[in-house]
Amino acid sequence: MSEIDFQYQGDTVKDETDIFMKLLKAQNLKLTKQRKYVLDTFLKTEKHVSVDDMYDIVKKAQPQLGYATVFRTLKLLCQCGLATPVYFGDKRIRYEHKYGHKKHIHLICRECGSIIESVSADIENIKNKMCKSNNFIADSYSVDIFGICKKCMKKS
Amino acid sequence: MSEIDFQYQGDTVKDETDIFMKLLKAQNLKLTKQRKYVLDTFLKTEKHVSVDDMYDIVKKAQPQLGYATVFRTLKLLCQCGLATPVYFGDKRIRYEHKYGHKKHIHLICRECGSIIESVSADIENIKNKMCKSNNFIADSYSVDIFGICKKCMKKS
DNA sequence: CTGACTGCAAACCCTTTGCACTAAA
DNA sequence: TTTAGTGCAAAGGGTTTGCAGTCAG
Repeated sequence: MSEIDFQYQGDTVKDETDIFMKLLKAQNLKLTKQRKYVLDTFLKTEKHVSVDDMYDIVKKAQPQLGYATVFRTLKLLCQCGLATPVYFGDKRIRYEHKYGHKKHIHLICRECGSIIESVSADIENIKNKMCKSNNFIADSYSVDIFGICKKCMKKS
Repeated sequence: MSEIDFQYQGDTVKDETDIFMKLLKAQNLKLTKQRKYVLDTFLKTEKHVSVDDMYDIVKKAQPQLGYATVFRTLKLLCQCGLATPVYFGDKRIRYEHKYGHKKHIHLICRECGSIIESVSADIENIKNKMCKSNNFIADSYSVDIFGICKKCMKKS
């Protein structure tokens, strides 16, 4: 967890649950066992999970829970700002935690697939500079570095 | 074209054709009309094209040329370093020119879909810094900024 | 001639959706 | 009860591949 910056340490999970409940209420949706389970599983999983990943994890404890429900719940998590989709060029959408996480870049290991998150103040400056010089207004940005992580380096 | 840095101005197309021919020879492949046509079209197209994009362009002049051939030829272009795939999170692989192009970042307009390429010396430094502090060896990296371009800003 | 290439259509793989049944509120 | 949710299975949408006929070398 060292790479990940929690801005809130204490009631994070409670906060996040509240946020999710608020979304449900706002859209006249119901809090079902399945949604709660996917939410809880997501909150416990500090990774960049694809729908398949989540489905596999969830299925172990809740074999009856369907793929589509996982898919739809992850969309809801994005809607309320708890999760956000990320793309690493392998045609698979992954979801990462957004709430309470600082903007970060990704270092993606092509050997083991692990993803390191790293925070840098400089990046924001460069982004702003780039936008200014190109007359561009940014909504979001991503910085991804692909290569080999420390562990895999030692192995080879 | 102001955003794009050609390192070679004169014989670029010839160079690129040679590179392609070299690849074919090295792998015992044949230079067919179709491959030549896709290559030439790619060289003329200063854009981030998906297979569909290329197919549409090519089809206008060569209606009999198939989708699979475009697909396979673009792969070949990547193999010999003339093209490289880029991903902008819309589930579609695009191919951009690699040969003679400096490393750049992308500013992607969510209104008109246009992509500005911009070069920055700072980025490379930050990348190196990030890698060093995380004990990571980079093969490649991407910096993509999503937002609204100058033109679309004026419109709204 | 011979081995590689093409174009078609089908297979893949992940994402998304329609629908009849089920369950929150 | 009412209205939304679930799980299944099928549809989408892009990428990739198998194959029989075709062509470059």
